[in-house]
Amino acid sequence: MQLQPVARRSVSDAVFDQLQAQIVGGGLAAGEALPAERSLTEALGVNRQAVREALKRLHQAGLVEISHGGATRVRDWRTAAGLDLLPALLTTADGDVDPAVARSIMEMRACIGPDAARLCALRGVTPLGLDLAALVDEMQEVLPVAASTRRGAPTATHEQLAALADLDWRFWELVIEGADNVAYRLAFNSLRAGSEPLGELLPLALADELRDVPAHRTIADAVSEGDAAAAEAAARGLLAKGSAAIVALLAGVDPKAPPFPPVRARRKDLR
Amino acid sequence: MQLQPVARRSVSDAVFDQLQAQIVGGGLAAGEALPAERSLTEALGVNRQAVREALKRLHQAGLVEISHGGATRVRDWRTAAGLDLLPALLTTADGDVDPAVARSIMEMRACIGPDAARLCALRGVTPLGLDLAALVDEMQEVLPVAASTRRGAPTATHEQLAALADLDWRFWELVIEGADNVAYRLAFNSLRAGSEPLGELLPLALADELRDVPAHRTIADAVSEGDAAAAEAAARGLLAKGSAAIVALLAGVDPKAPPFPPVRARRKDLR
DNA sequence: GAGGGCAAGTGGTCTGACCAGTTGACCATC
DNA sequence: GATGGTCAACTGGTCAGACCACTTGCCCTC
Repeated sequence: MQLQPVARRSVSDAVFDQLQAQIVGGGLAAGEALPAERSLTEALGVNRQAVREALKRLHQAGLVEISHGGATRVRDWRTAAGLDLLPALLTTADGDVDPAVARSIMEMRACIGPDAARLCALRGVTPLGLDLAALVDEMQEVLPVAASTRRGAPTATHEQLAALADLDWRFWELVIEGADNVAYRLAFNSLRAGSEPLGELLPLALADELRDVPAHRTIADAVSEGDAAAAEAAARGLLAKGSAAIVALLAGVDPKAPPFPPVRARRKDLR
Repeated sequence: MQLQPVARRSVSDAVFDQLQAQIVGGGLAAGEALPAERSLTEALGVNRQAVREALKRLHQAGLVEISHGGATRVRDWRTAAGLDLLPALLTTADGDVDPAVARSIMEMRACIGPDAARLCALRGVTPLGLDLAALVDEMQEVLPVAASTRRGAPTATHEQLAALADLDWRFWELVIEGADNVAYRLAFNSLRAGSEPLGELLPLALADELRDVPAHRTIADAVSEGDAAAAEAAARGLLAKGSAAIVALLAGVDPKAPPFPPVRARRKDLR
């Protein structure tokens, strides 16, 4: 019996989601004025306080510009919104995945990861290398030994991949921690939150990368020895693997996706 | 006559700022429970709606966890907050600058910038190179020709630097646009917002980088010719210049700043 | 000791009112 | 014609008080 907690969204959250989807989806163009708060209250059938909470959040996200006495106008999220908008961009309400956004996330990951590994090797405090090694050992235990050497073969089960994905997140969290860079830290959180709506798709897509335990170990060793160049190179190679996998998946859907508006891949296409 | 619009902060904004400062500053530890909404209402002397709007925003920022019927608890922003938190981390309410955060921003900039330039050269649409070249021409006009070749000499006035900084932002905005990567786009916005509280300090600190018009031109040319490697290399060299300047500035304050809690440099020390 | 029930306290929603600022039309003045 | 003042009708901002929905923990029953 597999149960999961029922999702309970407050009214203001629902209003926020609806308006955000309208803005990000293009239903409300930049510069356009939103209906007055009292109009929204009536149109949505909710309290004005709920509307205001949602609008305040939209303002914080950089999606609208509120002016006392004047109208509330939509801003251009491409120039005003921050990285926290990623989750809203990656998937639509239907569960569709935007390939262009997925590719973007992979590219950013592949860019920052190696630099974080480099800095981690430079600055990491002593016990860090051991912690990383311990995580790699755990990854090794999840897989039979043969699996990490035979590439391409789907030797890992669904549960194994999920376990590996969890360990992988913790691995990179340690690397980021050791890099001692707050911006990377926060960007890492944003990327993780941005990938969250993918659910089980991510481990499946990154299977080759997750199963590459030796590469993880190389990074851990390089960090232990303070070898920045080796850590960076190993990380670059490892993350490139996942990026390539994603690109390959997306290519199967649409070889050259236009930037905006993006062609969307249904979830089932990624399975 | 130099006038600027008077800053008018709403009550809920003030509440938000106050609570955010408490959380980020460590006055409210992670896991700790906030006072009840009605208590805050009384303690802050404001309406409950204002408190709720602030709490909703704190929740969105990943700073608190709200549970219906239970207490509102502080989360660990280092693992929960996104990149949009940068501005709050960079400067305290007193206007002090956190050197560790400044360094982090510079490092992230120096990491993403070159990759964006690379992708821009790969994917940039045709007129982009010309737009970049036009911006570089504008930068050239701001400075006397000699200035861009003589390094280190403070030949640029305050106004010239401000103009260069503006052109530089627009330059990179075009590069990011050409890179066709939403994540970079949003991270760029976050970094710009994060640097905003620095005000005039940034152009001063990055003077050497801003005055390096030839490097900007090299990037523009590489993008025009689709030479990804050249664009990346030129961008790396250019951005490293600014990073080095910041590190040098911070070194004058504190050569080895501990990660947390950070030693702070007063604004005047950076002048 | 285990389980259920109750009460207090929490966040969530609603209503209605008033304050504060913007906008635009209109008008008097220069 | 340009300028500035006045006013009404919007807009968002704040407030008060009530009630609903949920969690928590104490207390009683078994």
